[in-house]
Parts: sequence; structure tokens; C-alpha cells
Amino acid sequence: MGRGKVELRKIENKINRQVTFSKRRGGLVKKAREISVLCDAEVALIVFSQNGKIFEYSSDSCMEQILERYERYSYAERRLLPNNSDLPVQENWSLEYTKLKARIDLLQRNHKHHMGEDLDSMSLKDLQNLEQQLDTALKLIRSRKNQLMHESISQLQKKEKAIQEKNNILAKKIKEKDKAVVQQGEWHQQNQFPTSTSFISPPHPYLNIGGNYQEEAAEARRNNELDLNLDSLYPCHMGC
Amino acid sequence: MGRGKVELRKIENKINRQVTFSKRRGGLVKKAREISVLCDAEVALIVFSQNGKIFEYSSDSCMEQILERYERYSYAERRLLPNNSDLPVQENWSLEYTKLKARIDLLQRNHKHHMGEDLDSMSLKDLQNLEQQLDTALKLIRSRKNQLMHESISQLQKKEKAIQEKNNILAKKIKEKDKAVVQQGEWHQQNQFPTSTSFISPPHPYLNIGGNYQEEAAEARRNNELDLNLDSLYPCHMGC
DNA sequence: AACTATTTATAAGA
DNA sequence: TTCTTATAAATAGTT
Repeated sequence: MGRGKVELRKIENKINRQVTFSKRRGGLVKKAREISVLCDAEVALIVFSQNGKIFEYSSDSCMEQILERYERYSYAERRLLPNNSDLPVQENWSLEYTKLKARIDLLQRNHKHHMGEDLDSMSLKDLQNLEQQLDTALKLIRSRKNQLMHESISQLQKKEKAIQEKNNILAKKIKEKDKAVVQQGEWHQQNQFPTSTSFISPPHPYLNIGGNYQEEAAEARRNNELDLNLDSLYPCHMGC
Repeated sequence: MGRGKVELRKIENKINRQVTFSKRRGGLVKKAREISVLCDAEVALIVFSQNGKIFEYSSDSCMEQILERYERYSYAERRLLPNNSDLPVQENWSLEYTKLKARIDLLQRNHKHHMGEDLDSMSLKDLQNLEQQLDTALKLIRSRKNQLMHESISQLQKKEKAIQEKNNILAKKIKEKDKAVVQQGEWHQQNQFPTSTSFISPPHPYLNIGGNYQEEAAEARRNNELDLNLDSLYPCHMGC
């Protein structure tokens, strides 16, 4: 719009550029105000001119509030932000410091709101927003909690089943051994006075083996009891 | 620009408002891009639609960077002296920096958890804790929200009552005037044919006055209707 | 989502 | 910077 069509690229003439900036800045702010009024929208506009001068517009509520709202919203969208582990150079220290301080302020204010504090400064709309956000978060948290608990339960049930099976096997073996012992006893009775040879009977291997099995089974039962309370599983999740 | 001139105030029709928002949002972003390219400016634009949807534009560098620049600027502006006593005088800047970074990391992690993100790293106990915290916060937030709404309602009711009283007074006045008119009419009937003098009756003053009162009352009712929707009260809370 | 009559923004010139 | 003006661009109302 204007006497000539304009190409969308940097205006080379410095004076022209400055004049255009000045004019268009006014237009942009006007349009921002219009959309905010006409459509009841919340608008924040920040413009830095080429020579570092700042211009800003924000609808009804103050800029800080809109930015805070923005931070709240955009958090989900923003993935890992550039985590510059490299320390900035010495000359920028005070600037860096101020920047970090500001960021901490913002995060702390936000955190207070998430804790239900300092709500007096919030508008009805923001409150509804925050409510919805916390509600969603709470659902996610409860769902995750339930998931963990279900995992614990099913793990316990599996363990219980495994131990029960082991017990059954052990019990069966014991029975078999007992039967063998009884048969052995009958055989001994039948051969109580041997006719031709006298020898010292060695300690019967099966009896000892049987005894070992019984002890093992008892220990398994003890372990079972111990393992069947939740504590043994919690450390996986309770730690860290 | 458009078929008709548009007044600078909220578009009442919801559909229209939404359509206008959509169109103007596009235009606004386009203009923001244009000024940033043509004039080599840094621009950040954040728009929240009435129903809370977010739209953003930021020139070349990312939004976060511009906002940080803004924070830095506004922070510096707030404290007129950029290098004031708030800055630590330590020579050990790097330690200070690391500390702040750590604090930010902590706050950010915390915030994510409050948003229901990154829950996998949390233990069952931590989850239960967080759940309780959010639950408490949610209760506080809802309570504050309700308080605001109740305030709105009672304010509206007060307003309604005042207007109703005004209406009653107006109605009473009209009745009185009507009565006066009727009496006047009767008086005229009694003196319809004067015996001695003939004169032209002037337009009766009371008739006009009565008419004025009725108009006033009608207007009051119209104002009543206009003022009784919630929008007129929201700005008290919606703004900052 | 397109169209188009208008209004509005603004580039260039003064 | 500000004003003017021709013209490009945006958009309100309509289909």
C-alpha cells in the first residue's frame, strides 16, 4: 500500500528504513490494539528497532502478566531449550546475572500460583486457565500413580504365584520321599535278621536328602512371608 | 477496509468476532513479519484468543530470546541504575552463575512436574506428595475463583436493585402525571363551552411533560438491559 | 473458503 | 518530523 509495490526484503537506504519503521510500527500497534478490542483478545507486542530501541504494546493487562501466561502455555510446546552449559564470557556477567534473576523471578511467581498462593493478583480468566492446567496435571499424576501401583500389585501376584508353585513342587517331593521311606521301612522289617552276611548299614542317603528338602521348603515359606509385604518392592520406586 | 466502517469496540456477534479474529490475526502476523524483514527489527507477538488459544510470531531469533531481551531491558529500566548494589561483588562469578543456573533447573523441573510432565522419574511417594499439593492448590484456586464470581454476582444484584428502584420511582411519577392529565381532562369537559369568553386553548404543558417521563423510563430500561450482562463487570478482574 | 466493494495503510514526494 | 496523495493492501460483508 503506497505509491509503489514493495519487495519483502531489507530496505537498504538507512533513512528510508527508519522512516518506514516508524510508520509501520505505528500501524502495527494500531492493528494490535484493534484486534484486542474488537475480538477481546490479549495481545503482547515487543519490537526492537535496529538500533536497539524498544517499543511495546500490550492489551488491557500489563505486559508481565501476558508474558507469564505465555510462559505457562508454551511450556508444554517448548522441548528442551538450548541448554547452554558453556559459561558466558566475563564481560557479560552483570547482564547474565540480571537475566537469570529475571527468569527466576518469573518461575517463582509462576510456582507460587501453582501452589495456590498469591492468587489475588490473578484475573478470573487466568484463574480458570490455571485451574484447568492443574486439573489436567492432576489427572496425569493420578494416572501415573495408579500405573505404578498396578505394576506393584501384578509383580507381587507373579511372585506369589511362582513361590506357590515352588512350594507345591517341594511338597510333592516330600511326599514322594516319605513314601520311599515307608517302603524302605517295610523292606527293613522284612530283612530284619539277615541270613548270610552281617554289615553295618551306612547312614541312609535318602533320609538326609529328604531332611534337606524340608528345611529348604521352610525357608522358602519364610521368604515368601517376607516378600509378600509391599516394602520389598517399594525401593524400586521410592528411591531417587 | 472492508464493506463497512467498523467501530473500535468489541464485536458482539460471536461468529463474526471469531472470523474477524482469524482474519486480523493473519494480517497482524504478516505485518509483524514485514516490519521485521523490511526494517531489520526484532519482533515478538503473542496473541491469546478469547477462548484461550495462543498464537505467536517471533522474528528470526526465537521467542525465548526476545522475551529474555525484553526482561533484561525492563528489568534494567525498573532499576534505573543497571549496576546497583543488588549485584554480588564477588570475584567468583562463575560460582554465582552456576548457583543461579542450578536454581533455574530446579524450578523448571518442578514446574514440569506441576504440569504433569516428566513423571516417569518420580517415585510413588513423590507422586502422592505432588498429588496432594496440587489438590490443595486446586482447592485454593477454585475458592478464589468462586469468590471473584460471587463478587461479580452480588455487584450485579446490587446494580439490578438500584435500577429496579429507579424504575419504580419513574413508574410512580408516570402514574401521578397520568392522574393529573385525567383530572385536567375532566376539568376541560366541565368547561367545554364557556359562557362568556371564547379563547384558543394552548398546547397543554402536562401532556408534553408526561411524554418526556415515559421516554426517560424507556431509556432507563434499555440501559438496564445493556448493563446487566456480565461483560460490564469483567474488566474489574480481567485486567491487571 | 472465495469474492469484492470499501476502507485503511503507507510509499513517495513535498 | 509531518502532511499530502496516489496506490497497494487489508478486510467486512456476502456468497
